[in-house]
Amino acid sequence: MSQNLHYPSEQGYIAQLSIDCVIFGYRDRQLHVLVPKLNFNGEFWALPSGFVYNDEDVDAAATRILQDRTGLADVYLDQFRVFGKAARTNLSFLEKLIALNPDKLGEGINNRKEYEWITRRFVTIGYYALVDMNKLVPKQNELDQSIDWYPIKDLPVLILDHNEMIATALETLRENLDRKLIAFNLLPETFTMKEVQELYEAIFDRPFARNNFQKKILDLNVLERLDKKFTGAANKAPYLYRFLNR
Amino acid sequence: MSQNLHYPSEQGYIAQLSIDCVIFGYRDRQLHVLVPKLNFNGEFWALPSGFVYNDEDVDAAATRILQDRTGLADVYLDQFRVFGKAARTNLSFLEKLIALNPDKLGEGINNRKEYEWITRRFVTIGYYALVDMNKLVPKQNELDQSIDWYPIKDLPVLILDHNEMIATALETLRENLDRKLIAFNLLPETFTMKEVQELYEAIFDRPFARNNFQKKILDLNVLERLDKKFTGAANKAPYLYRFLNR
DNA sequence: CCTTATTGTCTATATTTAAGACAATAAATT
DNA sequence: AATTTATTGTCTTAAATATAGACAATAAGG
Repeated sequence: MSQNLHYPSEQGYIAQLSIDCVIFGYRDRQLHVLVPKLNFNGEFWALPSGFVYNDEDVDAAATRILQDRTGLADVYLDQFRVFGKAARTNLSFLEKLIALNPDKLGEGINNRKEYEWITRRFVTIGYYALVDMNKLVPKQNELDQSIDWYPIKDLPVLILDHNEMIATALETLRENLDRKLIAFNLLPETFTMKEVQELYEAIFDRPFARNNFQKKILDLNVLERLDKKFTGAANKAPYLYRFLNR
Repeated sequence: MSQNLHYPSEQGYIAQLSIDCVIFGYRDRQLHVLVPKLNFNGEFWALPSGFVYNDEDVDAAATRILQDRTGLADVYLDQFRVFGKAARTNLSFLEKLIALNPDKLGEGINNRKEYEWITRRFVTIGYYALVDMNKLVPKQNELDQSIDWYPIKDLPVLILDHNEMIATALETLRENLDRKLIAFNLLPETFTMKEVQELYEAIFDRPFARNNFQKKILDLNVLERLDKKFTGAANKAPYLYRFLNR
């Protein structure tokens, strides 16, 4: 029993239910998504995913999956949609993976129970997370060949419907940004107003008028104004701000 | 095998995954929810619920569950949230139910497999539906003692977290009402402006100014103005409208 | 024909959003 | 030390939208 404990089917997970996390970060005026690449032959990218233990809250499972790849415990995380097509199965992806990795995965093919468990149709719950990219060191899983940030406009082709999931997560992020006041989760502890504006411009992929944007954000009354930030540039130094309700 | 086919565990459902539907209707200036009462001793109300067949889209399962109780195939239906606490189990509810119905459910207790299947922890996907209450005849399930519309302000205490689910569904309805232009799904084919306003007032539980409300709705450009509606009342007859994109 | 209750729409006012303008300023340049 | 440059912070103005007030139109009833 103990030697098979790494098999999902033996771990006490809820069967046919998974969680996928779209982890958003922000850097260089671009929204990024954290995407691991599988440690197998072939080019396979997949969102950070996992299953739900039988004695675990679904939200807790999402937090755990997130912490596994980010090391962060306290992160903004929200459900955005369930993806539940009947045809939603790992089968074709796994067939390709096995064909390209006969040595590594031969055992898996022979383990009928395991193969049956993982190739069944899965209903997945999509979560999106907002993190401060700068204070995060992506952690490689035992399954990862690498794990990297990709600009949302330059994503690799991911397995299954994961690209569609990212698109839906972005839509949800846009809808919730002002309503739930969550943009500041993507920024460092302190930031200038220009940085907030550039973040908004990256998320909505459109410019905002500087004067009115500053007024709108300040009128939210959720920012504390700190000292000025002297960058050495030959112009007026901007103020730094901190988000109050973090 | 065929004699046990009515057991959920034998039906080819995805285990530990369920769907709950909050079916909204509107009548007498009040928002209503369609709630079946279980056909057992004891006062048990539960949202129209069901499971997902292994070869069935999750959305299709929700549509099926909805059609079972409403007879309607073409209804506005939308996911609103997954409820996935680890403690979310039918166990305590079923114990009560069995205690009150020893004759009917004795068999179920003895059917170990069945009992194990149904008392496990369930992750449920919440859907809300908007229907025209007037053209709907609620259909009783084999499990229902009755199925009735309850004003949302006068709901019975339902099993599990179903009351919380209704509250969350209402929040989502309010958020989506203007954005997704879905209010008209709750009204009959044709309606007066006053009826739209009263519907909004029921949903948001607050008054709207008549003059500005009419302008706001007409400015949406989704209503076709029809003939006047002569009610026999001693005053100006209102116009009837029809929603264009239904 | 007058009255009543309601409807449709107009006008006026307040508020919000968007656009334009400009002084303040941090450092580099003269 | 004065001048220049590239921003920043904020004010003013204009446009759009939301809210409130007003009133004529009208379908029956008396």
